[in-house]
Amino acid sequence: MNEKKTAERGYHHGDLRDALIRAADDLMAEKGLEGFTLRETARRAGVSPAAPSHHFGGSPGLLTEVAALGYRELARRLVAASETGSPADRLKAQGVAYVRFALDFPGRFHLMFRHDLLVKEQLSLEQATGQAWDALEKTVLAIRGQSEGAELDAEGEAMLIGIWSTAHGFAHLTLDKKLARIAECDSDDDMLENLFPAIIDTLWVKKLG
Amino acid sequence: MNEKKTAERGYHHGDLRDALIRAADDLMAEKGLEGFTLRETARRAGVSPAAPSHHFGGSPGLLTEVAALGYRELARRLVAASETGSPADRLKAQGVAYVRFALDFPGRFHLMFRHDLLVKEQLSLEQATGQAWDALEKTVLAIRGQSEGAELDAEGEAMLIGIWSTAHGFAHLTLDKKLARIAECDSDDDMLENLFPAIIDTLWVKKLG
DNA sequence: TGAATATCTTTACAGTGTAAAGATTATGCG
DNA sequence: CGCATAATCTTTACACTGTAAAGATATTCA
Repeated sequence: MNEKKTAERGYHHGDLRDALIRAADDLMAEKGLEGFTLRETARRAGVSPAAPSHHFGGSPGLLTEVAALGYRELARRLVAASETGSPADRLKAQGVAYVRFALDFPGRFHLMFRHDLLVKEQLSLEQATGQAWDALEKTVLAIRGQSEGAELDAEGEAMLIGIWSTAHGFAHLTLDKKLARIAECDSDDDMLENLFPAIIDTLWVKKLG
Repeated sequence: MNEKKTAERGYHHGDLRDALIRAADDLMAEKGLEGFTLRETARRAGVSPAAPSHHFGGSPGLLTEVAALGYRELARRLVAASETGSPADRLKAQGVAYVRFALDFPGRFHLMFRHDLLVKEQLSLEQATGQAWDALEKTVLAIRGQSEGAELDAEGEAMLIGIWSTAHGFAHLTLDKKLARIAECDSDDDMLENLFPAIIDTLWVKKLG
């Protein structure tokens, strides 16, 4: 986990930029987004508190790279979820994958939507978010019978934002334990496996299939 | 805005507890949730940094009261939104009211779903959240044709959590400016007035009405 | 080789939340 | 009423935080 200290590794780290991103990501995986501090991240990388600023300009710069990492992983899962089945089935699978991602990586997920902590102009973030949304858009285009490069029509737009909002809200509410009061699910996994698909069915699939 | 300082008001404040809640709420309305600090809140109330702890035990205790205040306002709006129309119309109106609340009070809204900042056992919070969810549940019971005191059936449960998740996700994504890339709306208000109802229609009303 | 540059450290500063102990006022009881 | 007790607020202090500025060290390239 911990990197070598200055004494054992010499003055220059060699791979500090990536090491800091990994350390920050690990830290958030352990203690959640609110457990993150720049100094602790530096400590774990075996480096002084001011070192990260040279590579990222400051805390938001580093966090943005971690968020980009999260969007890339999310995009990967969204693409994987849309490989089989009818367009409607694929959209449903992407919704499940979205929530699954949030439950697997709560720290990353929360970070990815905290625009007060991120530098939205940072290229890596723009590209990574683009990958994720493109994966959703592609599926909706298929449902609408539009060609791949086309602009979504109005109904498709509502569809995309609808599924996204539903999955996003469900993920947030589950992580915040707000649904326990209503649904009698044992675990978060249970909510994802059973409750969420039921909601999607009630909302979408009956209309589409 | 600022309260009297110690010299002009004497040693005891007289109404410090409420004054601190108001100051914290004001501060968040101005600078957002991340602009809140306990010390600044104390400063605005004209009181020492350690004074709040006596009334609220600490920062989370105070924030919990602000969140409860938010839930009461939300409940008020949800009830008001469900006063006219068919059950399906009322649920839609409640969804719009939910998002409207989030756009009107971003600071409160974000706080209300940050369980890491709140003391969920605090009575005022439990009661206030109960009021809000009851307002939604009542409408869904009417849609399902169940009596007021009954437990929601499975489909009703999916319905309640569905509308809640969708409104919640839409509110979050709008506040985070994530939808700008897809929808060509001018303002957040535009999104609420036009886009969100269109989504609800696509999702719900066609099925219910 | 030597100068320029990139990288990391040291030091310092203005913030933060809150624990502990002291000062002041209000309250309730004889 | 008078006084002990409790409630309320202040002061002081501490361990944190992010980061700006300046110094130390290694790498790179002409």
